[in-house]
Amino acid sequence: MPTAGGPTQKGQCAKRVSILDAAAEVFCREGFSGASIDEIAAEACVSRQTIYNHYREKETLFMAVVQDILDRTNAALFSILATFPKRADNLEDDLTAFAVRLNRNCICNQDGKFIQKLVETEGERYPELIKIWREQGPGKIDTALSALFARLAHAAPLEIDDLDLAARQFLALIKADMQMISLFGEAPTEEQLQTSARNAVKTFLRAYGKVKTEQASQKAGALGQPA
Amino acid sequence: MPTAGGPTQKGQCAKRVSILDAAAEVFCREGFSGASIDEIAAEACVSRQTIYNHYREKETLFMAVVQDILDRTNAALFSILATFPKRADNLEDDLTAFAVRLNRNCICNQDGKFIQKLVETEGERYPELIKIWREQGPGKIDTALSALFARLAHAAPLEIDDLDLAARQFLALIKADMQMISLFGEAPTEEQLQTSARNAVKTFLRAYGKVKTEQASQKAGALGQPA
DNA sequence: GACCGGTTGGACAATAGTGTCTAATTTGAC
DNA sequence: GTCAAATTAGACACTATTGTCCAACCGGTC
Repeated sequence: MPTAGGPTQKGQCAKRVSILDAAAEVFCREGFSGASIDEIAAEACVSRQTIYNHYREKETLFMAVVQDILDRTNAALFSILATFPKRADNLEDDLTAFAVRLNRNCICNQDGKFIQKLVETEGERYPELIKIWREQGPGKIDTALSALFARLAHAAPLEIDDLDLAARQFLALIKADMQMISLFGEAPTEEQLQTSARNAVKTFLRAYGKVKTEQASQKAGALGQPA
Repeated sequence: MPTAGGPTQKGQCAKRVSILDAAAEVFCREGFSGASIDEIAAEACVSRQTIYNHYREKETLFMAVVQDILDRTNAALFSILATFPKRADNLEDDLTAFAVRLNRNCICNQDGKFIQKLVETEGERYPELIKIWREQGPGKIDTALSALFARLAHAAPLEIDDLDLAARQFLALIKADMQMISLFGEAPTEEQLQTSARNAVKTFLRAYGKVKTEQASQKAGALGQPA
């Protein structure tokens, strides 16, 4: 028996989760200054005092929310990076599926939008926010992708001079349509995710593919490519 | 004589400008809720009452700031779009120079960052913000670029199936490096602007160029492209 | 049933911000 | 110098928010 008497730890934990979720929601909607503890308490169906019991002050709560979301995002990111394609066959399909997963579970989902918004709005005032974002969050996607492309370039007909640059451009293309869509608040549909990722990967492979696809070479041939 | 007596309209105008500049600064740094009128007044070297004389309430001031910056950005955007390359010779250089201008004077400058931040943070609460952003601001770059690429594709060896997509991807590539850089608060150096734009344009042209550059065809040939 | 930690609602002081009002002051045109 | 509009500093009422304190109150565990 861990601690004798009182409500179970499961109850406490449930409260904590409830508070963190509500706080994330409100902080994201209203920003740090605009969010009030009362509003968070109401949304979490919890008394204000309970929040102050768990988190000493507003800033503590804020940091806990950020850390919580970064942990989740980090876990998702880790598992998704493990699915980066390693072989050349079906490269377009595999890369597209990878891009869809990245967008759906890391970048365009609730957590991803929250973190991005936070870094952008509160980054100036909480520099350590940017620090932990770079170390634990989506900030490290770039370098991770860079390494994965390096490995892939050995197995697949890719010609990549600057791996870091390619990784950044891959990400930029992946996110190109998404920011537009998610401005309207709603999450992108599965179909939007698919076509957007496919478009991005097609362009990326046209730019970095060593060997042209059959269609492309046919096109190029028909249009009179220099011998 | 417009109005007799009293401080000149030039004086009034100077105050207005001073207030708008300071308000933009503070709103951008603190967000709408976090910004206080007193802080803005101090930064503008103006009494609080003067602000209330010019702008009835905080929200009025906020909207005036947004409108002011959108006007400036719009003018800059208009004049830059007019410099979009029309001929095929020196396409890479011309597109690169265009991209640099776009980034330097519309997207990465103070105004551009402000508007982007604003739309992202206050867009949910002020939907009309998104509306005027789409109608008067950078939100319309996409469609404008799409039309320009359509025209360019007639004169240059570009093969663009989906013009809107190409425009979005061009912008995404253009901005790929910038967001990273401007997260740190400081404006990108001229050198960063140049290399970033050149990288983006190179990739874009590799993806959408009908005719390969000599280097590229040599490379492709040397590496055994299918006949 | 009694205990005990966590929870609740409400009262509370302290602080900060908005928007108004006023009297004194500055500014530039005449 | 005079005048009128604009500006200023400060006081002010009002509201919202943070963070604390406390008595009452659950809900398991013994």
